Amino acid sequence: MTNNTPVTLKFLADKLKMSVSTVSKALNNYPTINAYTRQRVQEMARDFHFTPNKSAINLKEKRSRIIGVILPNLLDHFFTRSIYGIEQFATQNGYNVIISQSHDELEKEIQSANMLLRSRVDGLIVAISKHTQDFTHLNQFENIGIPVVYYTRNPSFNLNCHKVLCNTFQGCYQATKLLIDRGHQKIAYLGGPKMINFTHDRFNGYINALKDNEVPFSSELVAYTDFDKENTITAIKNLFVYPENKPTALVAFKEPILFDAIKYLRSTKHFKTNEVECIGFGNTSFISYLDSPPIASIEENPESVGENAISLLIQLINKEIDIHNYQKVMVDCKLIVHGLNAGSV
Amino acid sequence: MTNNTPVTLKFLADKLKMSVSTVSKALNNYPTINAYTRQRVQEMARDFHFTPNKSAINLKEKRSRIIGVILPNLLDHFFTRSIYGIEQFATQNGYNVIISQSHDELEKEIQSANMLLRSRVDGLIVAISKHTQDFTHLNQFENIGIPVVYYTRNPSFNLNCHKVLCNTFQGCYQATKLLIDRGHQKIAYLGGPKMINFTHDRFNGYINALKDNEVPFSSELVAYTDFDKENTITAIKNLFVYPENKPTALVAFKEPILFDAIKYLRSTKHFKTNEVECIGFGNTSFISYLDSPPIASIEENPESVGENAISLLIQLINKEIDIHNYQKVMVDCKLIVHGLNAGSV
DNA sequence: TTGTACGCGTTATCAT
DNA sequence: ATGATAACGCGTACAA
Repeated sequence: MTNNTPVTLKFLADKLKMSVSTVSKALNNYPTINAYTRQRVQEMARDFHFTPNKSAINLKEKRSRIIGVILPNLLDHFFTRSIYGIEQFATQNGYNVIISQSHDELEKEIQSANMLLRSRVDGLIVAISKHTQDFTHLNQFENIGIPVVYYTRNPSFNLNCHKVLCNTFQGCYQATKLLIDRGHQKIAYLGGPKMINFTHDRFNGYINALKDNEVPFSSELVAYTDFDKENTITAIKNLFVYPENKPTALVAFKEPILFDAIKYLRSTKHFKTNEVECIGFGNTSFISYLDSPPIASIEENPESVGENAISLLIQLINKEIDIHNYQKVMVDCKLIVHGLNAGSV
Repeated sequence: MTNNTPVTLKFLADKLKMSVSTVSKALNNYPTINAYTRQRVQEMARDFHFTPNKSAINLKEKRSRIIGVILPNLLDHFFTRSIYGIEQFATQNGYNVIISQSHDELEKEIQSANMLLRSRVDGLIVAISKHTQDFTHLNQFENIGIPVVYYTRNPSFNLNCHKVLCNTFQGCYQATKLLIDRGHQKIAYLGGPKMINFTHDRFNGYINALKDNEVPFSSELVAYTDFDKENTITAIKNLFVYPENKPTALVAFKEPILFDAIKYLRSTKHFKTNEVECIGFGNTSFISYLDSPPIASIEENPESVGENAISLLIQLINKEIDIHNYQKVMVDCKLIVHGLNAGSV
């Protein structure tokens, strides 16, 4: 049956003919409360399914025990995996998590930020949209003392902030190095959207691996795309347009994009002779189902990135780290080499 | 610079030498407020980045404008796509969404439910965990007048509840029918976890399509698995163990499972002659990268399921539908036929 | 050991 | 047109 009168402390107090404060203290196991009274109160609370009203508590305690998370997209496994790390650690520390998607749109990101600000989250973790260059909507938080940790997407234009990032430099370096070690000299690089926070570090990893191993760099071997399939194909076409400079290997900034690239290359027979060895960022479980899989994946350890972000955030909330003592945490990638049975080149 | 005193109505009122209620009314565009006063207040509010405290408003208004969503897993694209539908519609109607994962564990589901109850969400949308048979943690909501809509996972043991479900019966029927129309007589059925809310309807769709088209049913052609790869392979082995009764087609309850099945079948040469045509639930974008793809996919329209769930929920919140007038909404599946170029069998 | 009184930030009712 | 006051549900300092 639906009971209309809400079960509040006052409601219980009336039932028990006690004061509200006694009920409150009994439920919170205050030592000064008589054991018998406490028991009676707790039984009554259970019987009536008393549930403390979080809004009232937030108002009183001036904190919500809620962590806000803004990220571009839940369809990207990187982010859903990172949430796993965030949730684990948050729950362990008595925090709940509100997730909000920006769909990589600045306007949605601003809305999400304002919503979370009104909700007075105790801290914010954010992977900025690809269009975010102005940070006023996010700076609001720090202005009123709510710590913000930027993760995954590097807010290059925002110097004074806490960051937790994948070490994509190192990941891309290792991938390129592996290809070099396997004898490749013409290694193409397929980068992401030309925003500095996407491709800069990866590209540097690529370049440095080439340099350190004395493999000549050619700008003809570099192309950029976004998450759109058509653009990927155009980019790939450009990479393979010079017969005398045809790549024998490829590093791509994200696996779904790489799959489009591979599919296209196969349609043009490049793979029929295993001509191109590929590596991308991601390590999708899906790879095991492919007939021409990448030879390796750059695992970005999203769970660990999430965990580092929330761990830092909670230290900031607890003032174990001063909010203006800006931290930068890098989480290493791990190169996962898949079955190299083909032994191609 | 970090400003320590929180910007509240009182703070603004003091600055402006006005009363709190005037400030409140000015910010909410009360018609009785003088235009000039209103302007002064709003400017001051903007200058100090006043942000209303949602906890205080919730407490006052006895509602949170938050919808809670409990679902098993964000790694499953069905659910992340359904969230898209939920978010869209929720935002349009002035609601925010809190998502909580149960990881298909009852204990986590109970924790999530309690958290959302404390947060006094205005409504709950839930896809129950595969272990949920007792509903007390969810019934709590209706007991205090908060409507609950069950979606995707059918709570068979809970008769009096609002449901929004995929019409998997129809989806599975159509898939089976397509295979029959393509000449198959030995169509295997690979079902999901043997919980009634997973496979019952699908299996009935399969059976009914066979019956309606006078294709004989054989229990040797039915096997069950869960989301574990080993179990899937065992199940598939059992289906193909009788040489005289070997399936030429397969309907599977979920695509990732189907991919494992296909991979195994290919390893045993069953696909070398295109012996088995497959269909699964899901319609993953990934299919386009497979060399031996399913011939069709049963698209469950998760966005539409999500939209129907929240649309119903908001009607319940607004009391346009009585909370005890239990609704059941079925969302049809759509059979997506992929390139049938192979023309096998 | 228990009760009284106040305040958290906001809105709404009733005076002025 | 504006202000004073009460109320939402809870926790706590202080009084009894």
